[in-house]
Amino acid sequence: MSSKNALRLLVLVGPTGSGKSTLAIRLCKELPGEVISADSRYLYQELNIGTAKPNPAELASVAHHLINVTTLDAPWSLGVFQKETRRLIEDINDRGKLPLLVGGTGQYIRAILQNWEIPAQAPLDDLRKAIEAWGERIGFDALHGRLARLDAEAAAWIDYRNKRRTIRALEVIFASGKRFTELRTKSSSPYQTLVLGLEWPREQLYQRIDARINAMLAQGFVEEVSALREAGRAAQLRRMGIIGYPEILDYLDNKITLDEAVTLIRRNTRIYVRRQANWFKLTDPTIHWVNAADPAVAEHMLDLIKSEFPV
RNA sequence: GCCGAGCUAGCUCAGUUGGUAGAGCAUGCGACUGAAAAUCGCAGUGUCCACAGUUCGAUUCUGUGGCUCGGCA
Repeated sequence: MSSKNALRLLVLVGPTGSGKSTLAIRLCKELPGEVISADSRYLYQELNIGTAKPNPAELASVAHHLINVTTLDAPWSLGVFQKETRRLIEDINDRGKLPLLVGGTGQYIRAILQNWEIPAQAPLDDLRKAIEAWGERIGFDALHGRLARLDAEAAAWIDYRNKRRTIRALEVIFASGKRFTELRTKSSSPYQTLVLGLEWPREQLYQRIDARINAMLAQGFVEEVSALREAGRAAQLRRMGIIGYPEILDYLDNKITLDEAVTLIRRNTRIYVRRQANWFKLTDPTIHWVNAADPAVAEHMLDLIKSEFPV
């Protein structure tokens, strides 16, 4: 907790399918507050049903930020998100409302809460490709060895088998002329924060997710992917690895059946849930976990918010 | 009833020329500083169907029984 006149920031975390979006709208109506989405897939106008993005009526019911703000042709990334979110937190506070940062993208939320300063090097596609080609030539463990010589600290915590992160570290070093590790810091949050978590037993969450996938299909998920495929977006969707879209594309390409696609989507979503849990742990003392199955979950959260942020 | 195949991890199966076993999936855990729904790593679990025989030793060989799946009646 920061000083009394620090900017206020309310955060709502929880795994995919936990009901964050709906709850966020409810909370914002009462506070009043405005939603800042921390979901790396809600950013894109083209993605709707398959990402479980709130529908237009829900989005119109309270102010939402950072949803549908870009297209697949102009992808955002952590740096852009962080810059925009910091600006929004200030702006919403200035207007006398409470910003509610909500989403499942752990890295984005952590970057705000821990006040990360990230290497200010935007992605350079050509350089990335060149480094990757180099790695294919000399072997990726040799590439990692190069990183170790240039920045031993970075090499120590990037697994040698993790090509993508090895390439990113080298990209920053080559483009900036500085070590990757000297360009990154973290510190305590500049905001007065309250972090709420929506907690489900794993088994129940899996059941909710299975039901949600069925609902997506009923809402026309296959048609959404089919339209994107017609528009020539298939390769892009596969490259981004957005759960559900590659599986449905495989179905549309007659590589697998719809049942097989659904099974794969369930599996991949569960794996994602487990990875998400690494960012938001039940043992994290800074997160106030609330039982999501409790019918009064919103009231409990409002009580916590009122005691943290008295009017 | 007869013939054949099978019974090993939660599931599908591999394997042990006889020295008590292993992959994938599932499950759990972890890393993460401009692709993050990405990318990458780690881990556990077994009366090897039952009983008897042979053997120093049987999940493995033999016999009997049980169950499952085919085929033939």
